[in-house]
Amino acid sequence: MQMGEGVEWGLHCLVALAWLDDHAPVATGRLAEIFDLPPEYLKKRLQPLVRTGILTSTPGARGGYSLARRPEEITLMDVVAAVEGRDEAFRCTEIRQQGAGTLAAPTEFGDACGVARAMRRAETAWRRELAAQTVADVMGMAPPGAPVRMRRFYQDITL
Amino acid sequence: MQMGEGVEWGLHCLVALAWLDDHAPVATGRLAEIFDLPPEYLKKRLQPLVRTGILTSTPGARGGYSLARRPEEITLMDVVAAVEGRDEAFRCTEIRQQGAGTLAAPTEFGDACGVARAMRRAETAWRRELAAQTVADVMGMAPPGAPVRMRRFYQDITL
DNA sequence: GCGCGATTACTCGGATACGAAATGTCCGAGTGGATCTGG
DNA sequence: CCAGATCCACTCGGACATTTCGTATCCGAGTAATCGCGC
Repeated sequence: MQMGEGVEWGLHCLVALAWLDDHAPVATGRLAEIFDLPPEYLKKRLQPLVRTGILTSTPGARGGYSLARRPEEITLMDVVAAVEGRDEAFRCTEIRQQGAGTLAAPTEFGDACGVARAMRRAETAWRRELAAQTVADVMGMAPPGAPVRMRRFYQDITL
Repeated sequence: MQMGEGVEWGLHCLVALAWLDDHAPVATGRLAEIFDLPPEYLKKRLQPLVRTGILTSTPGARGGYSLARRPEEITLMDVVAAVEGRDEAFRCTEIRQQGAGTLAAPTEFGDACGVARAMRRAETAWRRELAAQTVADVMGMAPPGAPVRMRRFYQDITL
């Protein structure tokens, strides 16, 4: 089980956009320079964030991406759901109904099987923790010098 | 982010082995019949459980797999770690040190970055829930008729 | 009838193909500013 | 010198290759029961 790099990239970009909040869109090329990432691929990874309403995209010259809402209102759950999809990591294929299960009364399958329930319970805890943390919280964990350094860096590459 | 089917198969097989606990090994072919799964592929999926000491394999005729320890002592965390690997789903690639981060003092990177800490916190909650549940707990969630039906089915296919 | 050995059938384990999904790249649609022209 | 229209550079969005990982299959090593043979 492996999570794609889109979540890491997306979260860092969201934090960066929040820090250099000059109300002007930031192009993917600039964001890619900030983290030294492949620009075209980063763009592809940010598009899901636009579809789900986390980012706002401005086409045309001087265009780019902006935060669609305040950092305190963007949870990590939102970002993970947007990038990695909404369906659960563990998907129950109901193999209990196969083989030996074909002999059981259908009423036995009224509630979800124990395996799925146990896995879902763990995954719910994961989602709960993700939903409890916002981009603003992540910003608060950064060292104090990081925001100003980011603004300076951005000014340098936009010259 | 998608979890492989090995976890589901492995857990169901562990429960089945615990139910028909006649202290005799069960071959993968029989386990595959119980859940109507591809036998060869199921075998490949159970091998990690042997390597990590959850299952015991008996080679030769009348061989097969047996539980290496009691169901109460097999946590879901053990199974997930064995099948899906031990490394975390979210892997921090330290992109904060790239680009704009190259200008920062190395002392700023003493503790993990906020993104990684936030994701790790959620994943820890997930692992904690997995470690808190055992195969025995999953067995307890099954309908009462399931164990006897499984034993009957196994007797029929071993004739 | 009984003990011993070779044979045989059955099992796990790892090495080998196949397919799907993630990764990475490209071109087209659209927008805003800059430039050029005419008054 | 100024207003307007045109042109151009820059951006996002989705369609198109490439690589990696998960899925599926096969063959070889090893074991235990079975069968046959000799005593």
